[in-house]
Amino acid sequence: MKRKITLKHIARELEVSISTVSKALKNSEEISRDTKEKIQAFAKLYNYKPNNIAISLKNKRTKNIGVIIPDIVHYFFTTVIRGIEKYSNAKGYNVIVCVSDESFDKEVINMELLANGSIDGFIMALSAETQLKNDYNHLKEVTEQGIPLVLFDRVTDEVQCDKVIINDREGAYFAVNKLAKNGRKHIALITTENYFSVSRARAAGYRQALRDNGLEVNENLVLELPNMNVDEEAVNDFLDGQKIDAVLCVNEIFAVHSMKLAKRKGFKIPEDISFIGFTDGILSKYASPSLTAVAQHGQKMGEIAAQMLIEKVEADTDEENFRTEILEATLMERESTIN
Amino acid sequence: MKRKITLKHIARELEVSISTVSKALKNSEEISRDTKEKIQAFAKLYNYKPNNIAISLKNKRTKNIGVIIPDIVHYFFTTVIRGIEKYSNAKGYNVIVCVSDESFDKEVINMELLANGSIDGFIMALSAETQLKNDYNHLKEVTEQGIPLVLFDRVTDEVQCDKVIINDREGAYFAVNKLAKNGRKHIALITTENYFSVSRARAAGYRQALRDNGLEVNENLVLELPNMNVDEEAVNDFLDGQKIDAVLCVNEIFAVHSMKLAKRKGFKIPEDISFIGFTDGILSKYASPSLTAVAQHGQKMGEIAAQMLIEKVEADTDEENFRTEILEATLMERESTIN
DNA sequence: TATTAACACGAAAACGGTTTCGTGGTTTAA
DNA sequence: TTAAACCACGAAACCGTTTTCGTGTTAATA
Repeated sequence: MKRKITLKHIARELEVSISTVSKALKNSEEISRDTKEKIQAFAKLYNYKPNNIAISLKNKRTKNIGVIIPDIVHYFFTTVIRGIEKYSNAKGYNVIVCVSDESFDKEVINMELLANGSIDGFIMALSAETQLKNDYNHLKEVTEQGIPLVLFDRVTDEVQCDKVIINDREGAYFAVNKLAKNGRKHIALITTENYFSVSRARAAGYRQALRDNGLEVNENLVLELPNMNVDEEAVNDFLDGQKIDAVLCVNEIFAVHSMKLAKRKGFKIPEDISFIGFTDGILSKYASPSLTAVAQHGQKMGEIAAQMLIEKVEADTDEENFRTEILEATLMERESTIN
Repeated sequence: MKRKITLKHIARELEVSISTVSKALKNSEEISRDTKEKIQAFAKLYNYKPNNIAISLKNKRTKNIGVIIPDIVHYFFTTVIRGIEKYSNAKGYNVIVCVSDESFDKEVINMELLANGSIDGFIMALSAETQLKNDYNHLKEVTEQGIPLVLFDRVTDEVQCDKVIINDREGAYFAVNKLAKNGRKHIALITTENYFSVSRARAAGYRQALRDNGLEVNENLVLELPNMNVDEEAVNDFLDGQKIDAVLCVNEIFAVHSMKLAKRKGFKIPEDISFIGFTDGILSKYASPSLTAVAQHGQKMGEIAAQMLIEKVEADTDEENFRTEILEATLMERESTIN
């Protein structure tokens, strides 16, 4: 087993000082050509690579970015991570991923752990429980320590920091608008409980579009599904309970799942009933019929988040100018709506 | 902005030495009750937390695990990460995720970067290109340096290390066996190019099951789709080219996609043609008809990989006893086959 | 009373780098 | 010939911990 070689080893072997080795490897002008060549050759031969930890300690910079997301088995979040990875790696940063599992406590623990020197900054989406509790002290503490933070998708006004979101309101608005233009009169919304910032925004867009198209806002046409999973009975009752000829869902699982239930009831899609989901992901693409969806541009979002973060990390100023980047939601039309 | 406090700050403030502070915070017997209480109270008040980087440098242990996967936007890999995260966090480890993007070079770069002190061990699945090139020197270098390595799913015999895989051969065998027992005579296989270890194993299981059921192995019934994406024309031609009444696919995208093409051609599923995929993921569950699939137990795999790795990381011995854990593949039956 | 043990703490080295400053020896200019 | 300038390198501090090994003071023992 060949252990990793250090400056000290090289110095001892070549009978020079550690400082000389360090400078030689950085091609410092201070060191003579002969000595540099000798040292560089030796280092190359023994495949010397500086120890990241030591450099981090010295520089007080780790070149690591901490990412905390509610769930990793979720298409949208993985596309965001891909974007973060892509941009960060190009800038020489590594990504430490932590999963809060929608739990407030895990979010806090993970943040505190990483905040003690492991990372240069955070990118995160709030857990469900955090949004429900509306407690953001862990975020505030981190920003007060001067650690840059970028929030994406699931954000809050309570914390002053950079943010990246899509225009959820507008996305929902476009979707409902399209359904209305197709002549749909009974447009339903299947959503989560309303403590999610994104769900509230989407519901607002939904209502606005109805009004702007002269359709009445009927609260019976809104179904709230608790804790992110589809209660089949509730959806069945919902579909039976009234005339519905179009459904907007706040995520693709809700959409694909309820579309399937509708099919099972004998509805023809899109003729009898149209469906639109959020998160233009893999499910939307491969569903049958394939699902029209509001694209959330996760990868783009990740890239922008990473860019904003690294900018702050590498800035020498401490001025507090925070911005919120709003990406345009776009509609990806497929078979589940009439085009 | 309140900067993070260090031992030195506490020491200066309380007019004791750094060593005393360090010991007091560890509740050392060496320090008097009075002094300890004073120091601990002060530390608590100012929310002192030791700097991870400094501890890592001292201990030569980072409590970080490096995970390198080919792609993060892929259900199976995310479930593995979830498993790794779960086990690792419980043991106090963080997970650094790097994506090789199926590229040999990126895999090498990521490994080298992390190997310089950033992590205590690696968990990885080989990139497509690495398997194609059959070049594993970067892995060997890492293990020679004494850094523990666990390979999962996409493994190789060329490297001596711990491994976790599922019984791909048997999974395919079970699947084809079931199709044969259902009376299918013309069972096709849609697979990737054969440099993937998993694809080879699955193809072997497929052939064995055919033979054991008295069916002839017909190479015309095997379709190789290059570079992981579905060429619709190729699949259409394949389905038209001969009588096929069942298809085994080596992943769920192939399965769901070709099932959709078959449906479009007017095939009734599962009556006219049955489908079975690998990777019992979200697509399989929500497809219509829902897809019978060979479950790969990604989360379990991740947990085991993490367990094996941490065991090696925390072992003080350097003895080289490597094992390969083989998980049983199980068949998840759904609507795309007759049960 | 002299010796020893126990106690409570500090100095310093170590982890592996970077960087500032100092210095001995040579070269150049006066 | 002497002073100044320059070259090439080393010593040491520093980043924030942990840990070993003293050491001065007090208490217990002979």
